[in-house]
Amino acid sequence: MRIATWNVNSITARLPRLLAWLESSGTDVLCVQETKCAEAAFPFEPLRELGYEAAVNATGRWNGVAVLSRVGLDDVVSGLPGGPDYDGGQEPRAIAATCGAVRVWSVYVPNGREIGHPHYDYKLRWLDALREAVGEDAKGPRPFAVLGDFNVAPTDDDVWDRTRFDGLTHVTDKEREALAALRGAGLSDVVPRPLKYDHPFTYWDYRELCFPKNRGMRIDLVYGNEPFAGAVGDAYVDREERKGKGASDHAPVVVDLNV
DNA sequence: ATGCCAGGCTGCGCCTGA
Repeated sequence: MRIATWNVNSITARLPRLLAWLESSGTDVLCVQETKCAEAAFPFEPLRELGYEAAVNATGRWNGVAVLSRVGLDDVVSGLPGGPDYDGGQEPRAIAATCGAVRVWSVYVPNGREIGHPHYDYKLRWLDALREAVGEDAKGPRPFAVLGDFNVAPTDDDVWDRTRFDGLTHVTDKEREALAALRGAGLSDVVPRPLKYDHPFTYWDYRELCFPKNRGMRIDLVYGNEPFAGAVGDAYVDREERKGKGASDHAPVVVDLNV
């Protein structure tokens, strides 16, 4: 089974590339982030024509997540149980589904904006709620993984130049401790191989030629339990999808599972 | 060539992203 995660930066703007990529990559299950559209505007029909069902948690212009599957889509949980509010409400940043033999969460972790900003505390509380929510599945016998845009670079090697991130989010001890707590709950970081260069970056800013210069970050992660991690045959970042006109600023992370 | 930011709404500029 081929499982992937991809922050598409608007599913409506990305639709032609998304459909082409699903076909060319042969992906069975795709966790999508930043749909940036209301559920009513979600492109269910073209996806259905390709053979994919979709479970969607999206409310409009910001955020929005989905799970696309052509191998079954059951027991959907929309929203992060116990997740914190922001600006007086829940944001659409998590959705879970069982796809065949595997259960997945598609997550879009809050950005955090700046250290000390209310959004940064929200990010840490959100990650804590995620750890609470996955506890049972993480320790269970069924292959299970949280896939998505975590907005945290797990190590200094996961950013192109650590000195450029002094005082910024995504690399702080507290954010990394939140990831460590997730690992402590029974999940491990399924690190993909890069198709080029020596770091498996998944995000490159649109500005300042970041992609051609490979000034990237690894912030799109796959955290799998032991049955999941043990079934991984291959994992890679499809940087080809970051090329050209109309690309997302994130590349898909692809995992081949022997299930 | 991988090429100097992109998306969507509050819209014809502004906020967000990381």
